[in-house]
Amino acid sequence: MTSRRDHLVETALRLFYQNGFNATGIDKVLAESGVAKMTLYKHFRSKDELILAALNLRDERFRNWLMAEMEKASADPVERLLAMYDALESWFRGKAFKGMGFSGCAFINAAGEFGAQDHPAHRLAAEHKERIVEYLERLCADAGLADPGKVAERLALLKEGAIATAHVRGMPEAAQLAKEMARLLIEDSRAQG
Amino acid sequence: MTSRRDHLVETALRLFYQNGFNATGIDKVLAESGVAKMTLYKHFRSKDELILAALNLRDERFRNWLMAEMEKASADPVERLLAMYDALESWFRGKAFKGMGFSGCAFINAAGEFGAQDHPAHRLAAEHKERIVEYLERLCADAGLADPGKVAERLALLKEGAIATAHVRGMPEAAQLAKEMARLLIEDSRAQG
DNA sequence: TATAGAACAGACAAGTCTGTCTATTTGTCA
DNA sequence: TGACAAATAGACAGACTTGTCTGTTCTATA
Repeated sequence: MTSRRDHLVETALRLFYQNGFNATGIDKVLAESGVAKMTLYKHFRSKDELILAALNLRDERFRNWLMAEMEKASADPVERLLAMYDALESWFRGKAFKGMGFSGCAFINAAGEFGAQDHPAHRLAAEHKERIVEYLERLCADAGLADPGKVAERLALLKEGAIATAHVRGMPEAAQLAKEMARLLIEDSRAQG
Repeated sequence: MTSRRDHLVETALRLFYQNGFNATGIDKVLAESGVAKMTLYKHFRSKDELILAALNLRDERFRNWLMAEMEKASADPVERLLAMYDALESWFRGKAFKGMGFSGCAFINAAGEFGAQDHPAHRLAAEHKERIVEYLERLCADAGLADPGKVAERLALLKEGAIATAHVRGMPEAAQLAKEMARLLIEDSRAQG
C-alpha cells in the first residue's frame, strides 16, 4: 500500500513529464490522483517542491532502469556500454516505463522550462546527467579503456544526441546511430590504450 | 525601420527563448516591446500563432548564422563540417546572438513544452532539424564521403548531443568533444569510401 | 470502543492568463 | 490642412492559477 505522498509524486511525475511542468496545474494532479489539496500542502510547501520531488523520483527510477537493462544484457563491460543504446531504443519506442509514453528526457525538458542554470530543477537535471556519466566511467575503467573519463563523456554525449533526435524528430532509430558511433569510439580508444 | 509586427516577433522570440513559452505571458511581451494588445491580435489570431512566428524567425536566423559561420571558416567541405562545432561552442559561450544568452536549443525546448508529435510547434522543430541535416548532407556529398546521408545524420546527432550537454550541465566544452568524434567519424567514412 | 492523526470536500482570496472591446491618439500622404 | 489608416491606452470578461482556510469523515491504534 503506497502512501498518499508517494501516490501524489507518482501522478505528478507522469503529468509533468507528459504535458510539461508549467502547463500542468496543481488541480490536474489532484484530480488525477484523487488527493485533497490540503494533503499536498501538508507534504510540500509549494508546487516547486512537488516538481523537485517528481524529478528526484525520476532520477532514481530512470537510473535504476538503465543500469538494470545494461547489466542484464551482458557481463562484459564493453557489451554493457553498447547495450545502453539498445535500452534507449526500447524507451524511445515506449516499452520502458508503463503508462508513460516517450516524451523526451524529463531532465532536458526541465532544463528547457527552467532555463536559469541555478534553478533547483535545472541543477537537479545536471546532477542526474553527471551521475550517469560516473556510472559509464566505472564501466569504461572496468573495460580497461584508456582515459575512461573522456570516453564516458563521449558516450554520454551520444546518448543525449540520441534522446534529443528521437524526441524532436520522432526518430527512435537514432539509438542505433549512436550505438554504431559508440562502437567506433571504443575501438579507437582500445587502439590507443 | 522595422514594422510593429516584426518588433513584436523579435521580442516574443527573446522572451520565449529565455523564459519558456508557457511561462511567458502575452502581457510581458507587450510591455517589453511597447506594443498594444490590439496590434498583436490584429497580426496574430492567438498566442500560439505568435509562438509559431517566433520559431519560424528563429529557424531562419539560426540556420543563416550557422551556415555563414561554417562557410567563412573554410572552402573545404570537411573543414566546414568540422567548423560547425566551433560555431556551436561560440554560441554556447553566448557570443552568437546579441541580447540572447545561451538557453539551449529553442526547438528542443519547444518540443519539450509541446510534447505531442503533431503539435504545430513540435512539427516545426522537427522541420528545423531536418533542414540542417539536409545542409550537412550536401556538404558530405561535396566532400566525396561514402553514404553522405548517413554521415550527415551522425554529425547532426553529435550536434544535438553537444547542445543538450552544454545546456543541461552548463558545459560549453561539449562542442569540442563532439568535434573530435566528428573527425573520427569522417576519417572512418573516408577509409571506407 | 474511544481517541488522535490523517485525509477528505469544497469554498475562498488574490493574482494571472488570454482574448475582446471602445474610444483616443498618432502618423502619413494628398 | 484634411482624411484615412494604424496604433495606442485601458477597461473588461471569463477562465485559470497557486495557496489558505474551515469543518467533516475516515482509519489505525490503544
